[in-house]
Amino acid sequence: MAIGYACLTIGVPGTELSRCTLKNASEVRLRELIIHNLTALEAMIDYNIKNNLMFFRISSDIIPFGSHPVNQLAWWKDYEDILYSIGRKIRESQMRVSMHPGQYTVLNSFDENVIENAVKDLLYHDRLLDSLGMDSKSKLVLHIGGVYGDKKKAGKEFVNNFKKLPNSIKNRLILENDDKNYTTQEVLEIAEQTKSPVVFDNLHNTLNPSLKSLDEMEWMIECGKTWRTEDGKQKIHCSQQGKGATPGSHSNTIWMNPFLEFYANVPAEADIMLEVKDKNLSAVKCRNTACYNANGMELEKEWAKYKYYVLSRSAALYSEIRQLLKDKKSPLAKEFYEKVETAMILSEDKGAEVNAAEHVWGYISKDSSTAEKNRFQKLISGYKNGDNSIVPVKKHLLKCAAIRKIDYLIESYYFYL
DNA sequence: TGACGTCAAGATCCG
DNA sequence: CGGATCTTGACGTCA
Repeated sequence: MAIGYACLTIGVPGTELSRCTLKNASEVRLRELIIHNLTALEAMIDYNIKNNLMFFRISSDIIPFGSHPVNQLAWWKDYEDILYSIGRKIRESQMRVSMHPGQYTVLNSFDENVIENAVKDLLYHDRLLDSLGMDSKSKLVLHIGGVYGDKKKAGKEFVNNFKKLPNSIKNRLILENDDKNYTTQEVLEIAEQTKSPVVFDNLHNTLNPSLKSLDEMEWMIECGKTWRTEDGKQKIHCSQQGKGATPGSHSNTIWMNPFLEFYANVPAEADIMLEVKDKNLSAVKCRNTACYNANGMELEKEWAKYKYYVLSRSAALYSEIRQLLKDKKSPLAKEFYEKVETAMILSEDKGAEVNAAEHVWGYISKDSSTAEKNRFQKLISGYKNGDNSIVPVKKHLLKCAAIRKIDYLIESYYFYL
């Protein structure tokens, strides 16, 4: 059982991905981007190892235009060594990685060109995993695709096109229920014909329920039966509906208590991929509360990253959590994260924001230049009287912290939440 | 024709 | 001119 996150790492310098538009995709630019993104990927892998996050989805954007004719580079050869050394870290740590071509990779289209592009895109993803030296337990998640007015027929088209794929892709593909078209039940029927494992997605299953009425646990068991030894552990997607957002959009964080209820029904062996905006933050939180009760030392590490964020929401909560962590013998991971989540749902409090900003500024002010001082004062008073939001204040503080290489501040979630 | 989703690039605006 | 903020891009389907 591992809990993972997708594509991006928050609050870790050096993990930012870059890209370009089609018209700027020169060979030189593409090479720069590939080097940059592989370096970022390695930083994400390092972070995962250091933080014992052993399940991870690699972003499709690592190789820009990876399946587009504008990119004619033999990147898998030119960057073989970097790819291999990243892959070695993944294997030696026994991390499981996967990829997920997006909603625009449609294998069952009635348009020949779209199918052709989908196959190219699958080849790109497969090749990246191969280049890292991953085996077929490193999966490619795919949706069935469009309906085109006749779902049965479109499902058959998917199976037909699947059969034409190279074996290495067939062995990697796993099929996921989606939020609008193909239900868990329908995906299971298609997967039976392609002999593919099925990924259960809880939010999609809620938004687009099957005809047959099974509960979440029963569907997860049904999907579990499609996973063979050579596929590795069953994979499950977990996300929560963003409050006040359009149906299907992901929440800012995985709320702990609903997650724990969901987790109780997840088959013991399954790996859970979280789809959530705060990425690694939720993965750590869910791991620390669901898989085991994190000890005081681990919570102190988390607190170091959350503290200025919490302070920026509420000084009272800040004090409460500090008090909570003083008693390190009793189990308190859930209480800790419950309070952090309380901070997240508070509405903006200008007094608290100013207090936190000034607190952070305290680490910088001692050796700050006049220009830095003036800018901080200007932005803070601008925030107080409504000329600007807190965002530029935080940006300025982060910049000052980065210049001084104050890791303790740079890694604070205060700047990223 | 635009919404959908993603998130950095690119463009524009502002002092 | 630098920095903040707003808009575009690239993909395919569906209303």
